[in-house]
Amino acid sequence: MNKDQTTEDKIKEAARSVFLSKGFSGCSSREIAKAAGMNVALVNYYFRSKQKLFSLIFAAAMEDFMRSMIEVFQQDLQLEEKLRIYIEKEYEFLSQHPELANFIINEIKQDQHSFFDHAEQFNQVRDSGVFAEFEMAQQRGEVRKIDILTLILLILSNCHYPFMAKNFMKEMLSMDDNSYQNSLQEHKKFVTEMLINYLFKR
Amino acid sequence: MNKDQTTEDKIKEAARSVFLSKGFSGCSSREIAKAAGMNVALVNYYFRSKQKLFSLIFAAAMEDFMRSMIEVFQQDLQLEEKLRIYIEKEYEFLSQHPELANFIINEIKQDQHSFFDHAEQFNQVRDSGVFAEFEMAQQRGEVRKIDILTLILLILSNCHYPFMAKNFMKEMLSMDDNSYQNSLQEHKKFVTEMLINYLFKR
DNA sequence: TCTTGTTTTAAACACTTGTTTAATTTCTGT
DNA sequence: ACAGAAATTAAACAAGTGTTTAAAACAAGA
Repeated sequence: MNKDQTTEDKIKEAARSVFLSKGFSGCSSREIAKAAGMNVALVNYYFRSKQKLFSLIFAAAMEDFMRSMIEVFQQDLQLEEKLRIYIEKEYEFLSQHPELANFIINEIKQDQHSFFDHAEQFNQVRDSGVFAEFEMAQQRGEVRKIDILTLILLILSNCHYPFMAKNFMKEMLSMDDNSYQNSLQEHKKFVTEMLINYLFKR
Repeated sequence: MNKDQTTEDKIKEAARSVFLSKGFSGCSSREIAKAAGMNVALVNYYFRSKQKLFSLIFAAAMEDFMRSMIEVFQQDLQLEEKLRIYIEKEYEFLSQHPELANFIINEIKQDQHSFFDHAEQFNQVRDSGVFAEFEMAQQRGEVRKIDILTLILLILSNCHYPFMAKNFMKEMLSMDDNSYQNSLQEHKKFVTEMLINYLFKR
């Protein structure tokens, strides 16, 4: 797109695009080079190896993927408001990066020998204090008593899955891309309502 | 395992195991043959090609994956009861086949040139009449007014995602496999309660 | 036992893989 | 304009890919 971006950036951009849609094992160095309009040798000239390039892309993607969680949870807001804003942000972000959830969750699953370091973002979530905050609200009786895993699962399931299972759902319900995207806006409202109602009993 | 199973079945079994954990592009014919303790040539002797073998495995996996949905929805039960039983069955099944949700949803996503025929199971879901049943219950005011996609998403998100994102969640919350599996039993109860409460307003 | 058909094997095929090499082009400062 | 560095290229490398071949091992009936 941008004419004056460096070769290194062009390769990175192409690699991100190819890796995100096909995964590490689903594509070749030559495919990335071709997508970038470059010679294969340049991929290794700038990034040493396919694996190292992938690690770079994965780390950046992981940061993007966890950003809304971290940002919202660190803010000084009521829990309910945090949840509302998080859902809003997550839908907006994943609408623009629909392949990201699938990519992160799959590559972490495949990462048998733990090439990648996901600890940083996970630590930031834990360090945000949102879990302790949640447990305190539970003790004050403001929030339903469920464990942290269940809480996180209730939230992430409803935010991530609609994007991860897009093609599956589209085929099952014979929908096209447009109407699916539009319906997700409706879906977001119901998810928000359902989660708030359930977690913050009134 | 079974000593008197045929070579063909041994290869099928190994192929299923390897395909499910690594995906089509994540493994080689030789890896499958080795897992089956067979010569590479036998894979193509019995199944013609890696692609054809995969199609076979995928179709069977798809059938397994959709079975609880189809079976429960076809029964003559109240909607609420259908939902309860479906969640119960789905958790039980995915606990025993934790890689299946990921496998199906990913390979459908990657299936750019629609090698596979998923129409049959999807038709069975549609033909079960559960969607019409749901809309009638909506008109009688027994069920919250939401569109079919949102309904299906609310249910499948909460059933599938916990298994798809297992490694992701385990790392985020520093859990081991055992405590994760146990926690899912708790999670199932909350999901059931939340969905019933939300969909069948009382 | 010989024959016929089936099953299994090692080897080869052509092609792709990630990566490296060595030569060539382009850039940069003088 | 020139020299040295950086960027880019085509070509090659060994290893791995899906698939095929042709020979060997096996089974079972005559």
